[in-house]
Amino acid sequence: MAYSNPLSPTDLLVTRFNKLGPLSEQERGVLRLIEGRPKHTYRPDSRLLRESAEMRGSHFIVTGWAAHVRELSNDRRQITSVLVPGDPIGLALQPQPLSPTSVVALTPLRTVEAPEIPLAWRDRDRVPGLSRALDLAAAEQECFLLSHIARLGRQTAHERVASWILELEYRLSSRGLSNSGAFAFPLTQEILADVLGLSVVHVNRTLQQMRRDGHIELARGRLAILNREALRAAGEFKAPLLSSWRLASSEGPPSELTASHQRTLRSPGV
Amino acid sequence: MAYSNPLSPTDLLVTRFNKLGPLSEQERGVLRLIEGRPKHTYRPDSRLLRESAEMRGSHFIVTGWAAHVRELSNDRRQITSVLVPGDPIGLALQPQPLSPTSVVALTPLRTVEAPEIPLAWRDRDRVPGLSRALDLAAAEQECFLLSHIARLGRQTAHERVASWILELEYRLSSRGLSNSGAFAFPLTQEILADVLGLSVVHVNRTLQQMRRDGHIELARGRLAILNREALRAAGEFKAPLLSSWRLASSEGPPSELTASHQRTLRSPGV
DNA sequence: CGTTAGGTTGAGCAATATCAAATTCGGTGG
DNA sequence: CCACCGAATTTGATATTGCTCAACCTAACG
Repeated sequence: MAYSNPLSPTDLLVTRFNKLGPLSEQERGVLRLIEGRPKHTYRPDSRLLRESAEMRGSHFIVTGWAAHVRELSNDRRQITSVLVPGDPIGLALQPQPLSPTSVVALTPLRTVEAPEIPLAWRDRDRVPGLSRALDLAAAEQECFLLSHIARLGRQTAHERVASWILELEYRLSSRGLSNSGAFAFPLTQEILADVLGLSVVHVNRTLQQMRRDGHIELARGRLAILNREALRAAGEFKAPLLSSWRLASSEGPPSELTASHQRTLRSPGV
Repeated sequence: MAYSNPLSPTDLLVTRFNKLGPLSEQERGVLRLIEGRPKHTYRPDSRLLRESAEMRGSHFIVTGWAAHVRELSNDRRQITSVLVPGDPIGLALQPQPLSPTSVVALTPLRTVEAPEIPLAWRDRDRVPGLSRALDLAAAEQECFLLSHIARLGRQTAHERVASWILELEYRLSSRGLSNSGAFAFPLTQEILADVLGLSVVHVNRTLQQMRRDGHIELARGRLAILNREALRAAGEFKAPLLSSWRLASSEGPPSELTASHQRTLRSPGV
C-alpha cells in the first residue's frame, strides 16, 4: 500500500529526534519502549480528536497521514497542518489540555501510544537530550504555522503550492520518507484545497501548470520534485532555523541513523 | 497619548496571568520584581528582533503595540500576530532560541525586561501557578495562530475583520484595556491589511461597510464594538478554551484541586 | 463491466487587487 | 488662529485572481 513505510515507530522517532538534538543511548532506550505500546488504527475521515475536547494520551503516527483542522460554517474547513508518520497527536505542554483543533485521518492511519513522551518532556534532568528535541520539534511546528499564515495571507496560488510542497518534502526527508525529492503522496486535491485555502478547481489548474512547467511530477499517489530551484524561487521556502547551536554544527550530530545522508539516487516517479 | 495606559507593568501581568491560572502571593511577588527592571523605548517601525536572530532576554510590552511579521519578496509582508501591552517579546521555551519572525514596533513602544519569567517557566516546582499561567498563555497564543490560519485560508474580507476585531477585544479586555467593547486602536489600515491578508483599499471599504451597518465605530484612534452579535455571527469567533478546569469554574479563582474531579465525560477515542 | 471517487475542462462571475486621484486629519510653524 | 505639510483615508475606474457551477473524463475496484 502507498501509505506503508518500512520504518518501525521507533526508527521514525529516533531518526527525527536525533536530528533535532543528539540523544543518549539511554534516551534512545526510552524511545524504544514505544515500540511495544498499543497500536490503533483509523479509517480515512475518522476523527481522532475533537476541537475543545480533552486530550488524553499522546500518540505518534506510524503509517498514514492525518490533519489538524478547523471547521467553519457552510462546509468550509481549513487544515492548519498535515501530519505524517512520526508526528505527534495529542501531545501538549500542560496537563489536561483541550485540543485547539480537530484531528482527522486523511488516509488509513496507524498510531502508537507514547505515554513516556509527555513525561520525558517534563522530566528535563533525566532525559535532557530528549526534552530538548521535543522543545525543538515544538518550535519547528510553530515555525511551520507561521509560514502557513504568511502563505495564506500573502502568497498567490502558485506560490502557496510551491512553498508547501517544499516544506512537506523537508519534513518527510527528516523522517527518511522522501527519496531525492520523490515520495508517496496520498492526498486528494480537495484536501490540498483545504490546506492551501483554495478551491479544488484552482488547485487542479495550478498543479497542471506546474506539471507543464516541468517543476513537479504528480501521479498515482507519488509526488516528485523535478525542479527544486524553480519551486524555491516561486515559494520562497526557507528551512526553519531553530537554535543557534545547530548553526554551529549543522552537519548534525554524527549518528548511525542519519538516513538522509545515505540516499540512493533513483529516478523519481513510478 | 493614545498609547498610554494607566496600568503598571506589574498590574498588567498580574491581571492577565491571574486569569489564566491563580497565582500565589509569592508568585505575584515574582511579577512585582519586574516593576523595577530596565525599560526600553522604540520608535514606530523599529525592529526589536530579526527573523532567525538569536533571542536574548525576554521582555514585556508596557505601552504601545508591536507585531510579529514575516517578510516576503515584492514588499509583501504578513503580520502573524499583533502584540499589545502585557504581551511577551522574545520569550521562548528552549535556551538559545532563534526568533521565527521579526518583531517590529507598530507605534511608539515601551518594554520592560523580565529575566525572571523564562526562569520561572522552567522552575515549575517553585512557582507552579506561574508556570502554569505561562503554559496557558502559550497555548492561547497557539490557538490564536490557528484561528488566524483559518481566517486567512477560508474567510471573506468581512468575516476576517469581524473575527479579528473580536479576538483583539478579547485579548485587550483580559488586560483591562477595553471598556465595554471600546478601546484605543492605534493601527493604520495599511497595518491592518498586512494582518488580514488584504489590500489597503479593500480593508478601507470593508471597514466603511461595517460602520454603515452600525457594527463598529472607528475614529480618532478608538475602536468601539457596537453590535457584538453581528460580528460574532459574521466572524464565528470563539474564545479559546484552554484547559478543562477553566470550563468547570470560569467565574471565580478556582481551587487548583477542582481540576481532575470535574472532567467532562467523554472524548472520542485516541 | 458498472459504480464511484477523484480528476479535468470550460464558461461565467464575484471578490479582491491595482492604479490613480482626491480628500481629510493631525500636527507644526508662523 | 491660520496656512501648510505629510500621512492616512477615501473614492472611482479597471484589471485580475480565483471561485462557482456544470459537465465530462478516467482509473480503481468490486
